[in-house]
Amino acid sequence: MLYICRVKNEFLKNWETQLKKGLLPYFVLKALDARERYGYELIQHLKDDFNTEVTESTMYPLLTRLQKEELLIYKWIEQPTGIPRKYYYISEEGRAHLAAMKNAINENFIK
Amino acid sequence: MLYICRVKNEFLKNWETQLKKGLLPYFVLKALDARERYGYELIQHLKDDFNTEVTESTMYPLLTRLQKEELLIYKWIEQPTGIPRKYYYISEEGRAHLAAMKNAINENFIK
DNA sequence: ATATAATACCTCGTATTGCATAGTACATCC
DNA sequence: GGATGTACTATGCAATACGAGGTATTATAT
Repeated sequence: MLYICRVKNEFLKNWETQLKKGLLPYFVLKALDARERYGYELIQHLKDDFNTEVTESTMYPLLTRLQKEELLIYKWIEQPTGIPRKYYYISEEGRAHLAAMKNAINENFIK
Repeated sequence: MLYICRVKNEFLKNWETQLKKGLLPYFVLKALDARERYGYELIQHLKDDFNTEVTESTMYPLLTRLQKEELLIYKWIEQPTGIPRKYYYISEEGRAHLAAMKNAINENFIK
């Protein structure tokens, strides 16, 4: 995640982990604000578009947490082939939270 | 911290706490890159200039951690009155880390 | 004079959460 | 049979913000 340099020392590696704890919920809400996605897809998306590598044991509990907080809604979508996908959508409350989070982040980074 | 809105629910409150885990070391290094400061002063500084409220039980262990990582150096400075102040200075390694952190953050927020 | 606030340093325990690891289950494709 | 896609769970560790508490000095208000 967060390409800092090829060789990362322990401190920077740990720092990135800690930073993720705050950024992941934001990234997920932001990604789902653009369009609905399923868990497995989100993992790929964060990797490709946010430079952020997340394991399944991080993503699935996170999605469940956000859904329990009512920031996300999910719907099982049957596929013509393969296992059904659990698509997540952002809720109105989720959008409000995302806006609040965006503000908080801008407050701290733009200036 | 991070003025989001007057009334914060549990989720946002908790999210801010998690976000701090990544941002605080960055803020501290950034603040000390500008000039030396002592712990108590840093708490005020983060509040005034970073919109970030931190308690003493967060700041003091953080400074100790950064100092043990050799990103900071400290010097006790006697005062004409009152308790001596423990002034912290950023080290060369600290400056390098700050640059790396800055890069990582820009990677994720500018795009 | 005395209380209290502010300044200045600190420690300990708890809760949160990413993540490593290790599973389960099923489908598809080569 | 093995790789990839898709969903999930459980356990335990590591890191850290924070509440609560402590100590000491000085300034201010009652």
